[in-house]
Amino acid sequence: MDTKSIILKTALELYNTQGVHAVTSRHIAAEMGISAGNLHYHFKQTDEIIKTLYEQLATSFDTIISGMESQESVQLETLFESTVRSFELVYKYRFIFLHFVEISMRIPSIRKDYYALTQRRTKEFLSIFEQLKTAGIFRKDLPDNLWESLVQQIFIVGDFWLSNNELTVRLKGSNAVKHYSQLFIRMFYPYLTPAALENIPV
Amino acid sequence: MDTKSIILKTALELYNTQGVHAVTSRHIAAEMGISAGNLHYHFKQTDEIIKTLYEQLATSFDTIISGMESQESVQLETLFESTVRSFELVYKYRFIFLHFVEISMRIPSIRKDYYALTQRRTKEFLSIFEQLKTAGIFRKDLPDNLWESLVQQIFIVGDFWLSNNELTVRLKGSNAVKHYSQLFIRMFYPYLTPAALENIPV
DNA sequence: CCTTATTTAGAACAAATGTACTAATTATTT
DNA sequence: AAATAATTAGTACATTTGTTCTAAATAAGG
Repeated sequence: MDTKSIILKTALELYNTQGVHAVTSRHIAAEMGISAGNLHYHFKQTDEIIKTLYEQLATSFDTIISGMESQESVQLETLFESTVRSFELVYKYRFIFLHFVEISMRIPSIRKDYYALTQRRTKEFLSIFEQLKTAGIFRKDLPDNLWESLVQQIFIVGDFWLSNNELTVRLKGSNAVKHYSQLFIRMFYPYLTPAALENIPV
Repeated sequence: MDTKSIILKTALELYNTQGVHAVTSRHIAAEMGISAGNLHYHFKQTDEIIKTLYEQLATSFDTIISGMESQESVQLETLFESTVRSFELVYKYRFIFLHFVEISMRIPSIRKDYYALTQRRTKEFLSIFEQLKTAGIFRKDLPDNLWESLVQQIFIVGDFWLSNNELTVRLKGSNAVKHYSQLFIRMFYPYLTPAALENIPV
């Protein structure tokens, strides 16, 4: 593995465990056993490391989204599977979500990019909701704007469950992913038709 | 107003507009037109300013909670009114919520205190849910653990709606409060009985 | 009015940080 | 093998930050 990749890997590890504010280019270099000068040869600005890590995350997210879109008919299972994969991704790049506002202030292009990603995800979810309504899985007796609100609600939970975890129970690794992805999935339950509810273990 | 109060007021203003990471004790002193030495006479550690501001927030939150508890019977309106007041409070101390994880890492006592506050709020909400179920406003056909999940979900949205706002639409002031408190309130809609739904404008 | 306590300004310090620069070493190309 | 390019270590610098210290100014108490 080349130096640049090791820098990214080490930085991700350190950012995740110590937080963005506590990790400097010197720390990353020291952890790898290279000089700070060398690190800055590969990344002129320290922020470029964060930016690159964010881009890795965004790319992986898009893969999940297009994976869902490629399905001919979306089942509830598809939605749940994608959720778990998304949550694993969030955990992998958890420092970004734990310090999202800070990072977006430090590197404005990240906020811009994230906003665009949000737009894509919104469309995707609304389309899935429609499919599940016609499939008799989601309720049809609720007004349209409630579904739009639901999308925003699930984005907030999807982006900040880790922050909540950090401030409260502090579950680790797959325990955190399991607990919070279930919490996320349960947001859909009251939107299910009685028939669909019967087939789901709560 | 004494110097200590002005420091707190100025710090809140600066933290809210520039973010915790960008504001130093020197900035606060400069903004007030006093010396950094003077500021450190009143707050030996800069973190004490943040800690004090957090305590102000926590106290105000407890006032809202006990205000709800004092009601003989909780109506949906009571819940909604408290929501709006909570959201206004979050906006007033927005720097805390926008940088919650950072702050809790910097000042561990804040995390501890917040966790305790969360416990109190959880009890409060579960009790309200029970009352609203017996009043025929909330559905009775849903399993218990779904209500516990709902409490966690509304905490995440209640604590991080501002972060979502910052990363996306960036509504300001009362516009943000209005939009997101409505978003919050709508989380309860699919839990309402058909009868209760009819009396609510969506 | 005199003494004491409080408050304030300003200088000073040590530590940390991002980054630039230089020179040496290593790899690649011709 | 020679020349060129890429990579690396180490040093240096300017800036910032939290904090401490000293001395002056102001307020309070007797």
